[in-house]
Amino acid sequence: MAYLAWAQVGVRARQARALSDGEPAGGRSSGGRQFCEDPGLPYRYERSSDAATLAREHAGMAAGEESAERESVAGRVMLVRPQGRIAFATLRDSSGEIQLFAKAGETERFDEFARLSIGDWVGASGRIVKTRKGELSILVESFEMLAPAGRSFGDKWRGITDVELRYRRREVDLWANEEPRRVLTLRSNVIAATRSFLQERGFVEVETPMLHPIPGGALARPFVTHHNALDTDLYLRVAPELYLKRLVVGGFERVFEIGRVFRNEGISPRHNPEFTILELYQAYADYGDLMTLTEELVSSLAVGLLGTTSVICDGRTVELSAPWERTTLMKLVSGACGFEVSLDTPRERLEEALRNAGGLSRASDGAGKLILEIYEKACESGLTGPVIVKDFPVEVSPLARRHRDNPALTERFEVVIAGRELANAFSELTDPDDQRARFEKQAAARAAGDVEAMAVDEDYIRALEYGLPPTAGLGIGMDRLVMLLAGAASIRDVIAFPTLRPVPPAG
RNA sequence: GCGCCUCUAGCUCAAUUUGGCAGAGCGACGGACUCUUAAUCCGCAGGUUCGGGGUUCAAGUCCCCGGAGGCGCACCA
Repeated sequence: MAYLAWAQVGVRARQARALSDGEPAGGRSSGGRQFCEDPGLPYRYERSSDAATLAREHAGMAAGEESAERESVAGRVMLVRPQGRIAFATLRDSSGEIQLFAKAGETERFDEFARLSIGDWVGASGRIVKTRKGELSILVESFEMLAPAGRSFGDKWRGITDVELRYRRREVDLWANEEPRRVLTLRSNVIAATRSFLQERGFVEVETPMLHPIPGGALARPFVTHHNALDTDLYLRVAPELYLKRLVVGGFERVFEIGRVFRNEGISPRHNPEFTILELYQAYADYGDLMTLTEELVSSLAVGLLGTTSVICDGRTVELSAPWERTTLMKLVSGACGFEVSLDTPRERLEEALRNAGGLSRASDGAGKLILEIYEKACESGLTGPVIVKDFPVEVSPLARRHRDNPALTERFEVVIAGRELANAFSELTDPDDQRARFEKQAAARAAGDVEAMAVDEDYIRALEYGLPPTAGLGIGMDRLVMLLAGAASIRDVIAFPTLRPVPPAG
């Protein structure tokens, strides 16, 4: 009975498709509604195998050979090649592709099979054969329309290539293009492998609030939202850092969180307003321990997921195997300036060096900020790495512990690969009084108009007063890590649905 | 925010250095075809050339304003 209904559905699908992509409500809604109401479409389909399994099991079959084995598969029609009394269709499921081969004499409802369209979801069953040309196929005995495609999927060979359309209609991009499927699958594997890497080392995965009364943990402009029942503004988190360290205070000695953070800043090929960060905290460890951990994590991901530690990023070949080069911020900046730089370097010399690097100083900038700016302008993008850049000024590191050999610096490092910051880590500041002083300095900058500066977080200071053991913390931008491993040029390629400007309402 | 570039049929793209009837392929629709691989062949339909204004006998094309997007810079991860 179902197939009679389908014959009508199919026709409607094609009518809808002709109008489809132009958005106007007419074609879409009339087409779509009828699909939903049609009682002929099945609720489930029982498969016996999938494309990749069948290909593996029948690798040895000879061209023209016909097996008696009967299998059923389901997937999306990628191509149809009707040819009179026979017809071929390429079916894709999540494992791969397999050909459906229909014959008028052997396939029930052959005429309907021959009228399948690109994008239709079908289930089909029949014997496994190899065609005379050697293509593994299912000689279809019966098939079912699972869902007709009511909209065009673009050019059958090229799909859609318009960059904006690819991100706006990611379902079409994923359907039509191999690369986004590969990249998003790799992303899933990177996240999963990172979890198991950390769990094997005794880290406990936790979840901390995304709605913060005070945004903290990073220098960034937050999104503001409002809770009605509490009648209070809340901020989408810019980092989970402070809550994670409070868990360490509470006795979780090794914790991590992989989650979304939100920063109300510009959008670029390397920045999305929401992105996924890994943060981990390890008690009784210092930043040197995390240098090793970071090297191991990144190189083991590369080996496990790519089979190599050599990746190409931005046209640069990067060797990810440990150990990585280690240097200090002061050494890099001194090299760029051509003279020895320290926090005692006269301000005029630093300002001049920053100007030479193409940056502008602000009156509120101290020596530490100026040195960091010089580094970012003159050094960072030229570092192929991986390189561990150590020992940042206190002024630009409000949550990091002072360096054991120089209290004007902190025990903080960043990892730079292919000119981009991948990770940021430090020995955590444990002294509540120092933390309060640093917060107050931030708050002063905030009052002076720095929208990225932190506010004083009393809850966090109180937590430190209960006692934070010596602890080291690490943050890694997972999107950037996936970009590195996938060789992706844009962060949008590694995010399923990147932030786009909403389409203005029609009319 | 600034600079450069892009926008034509559902999709991918043409439309002469120097303005002259808006076209093709794919897809859709109708038909032929028993081993195809982006099948092939015949036929048919499909357009606010991103929007608005201007110059001109005539604008997809030239000029101005606006919109959206991409890239670079700036800010950041």
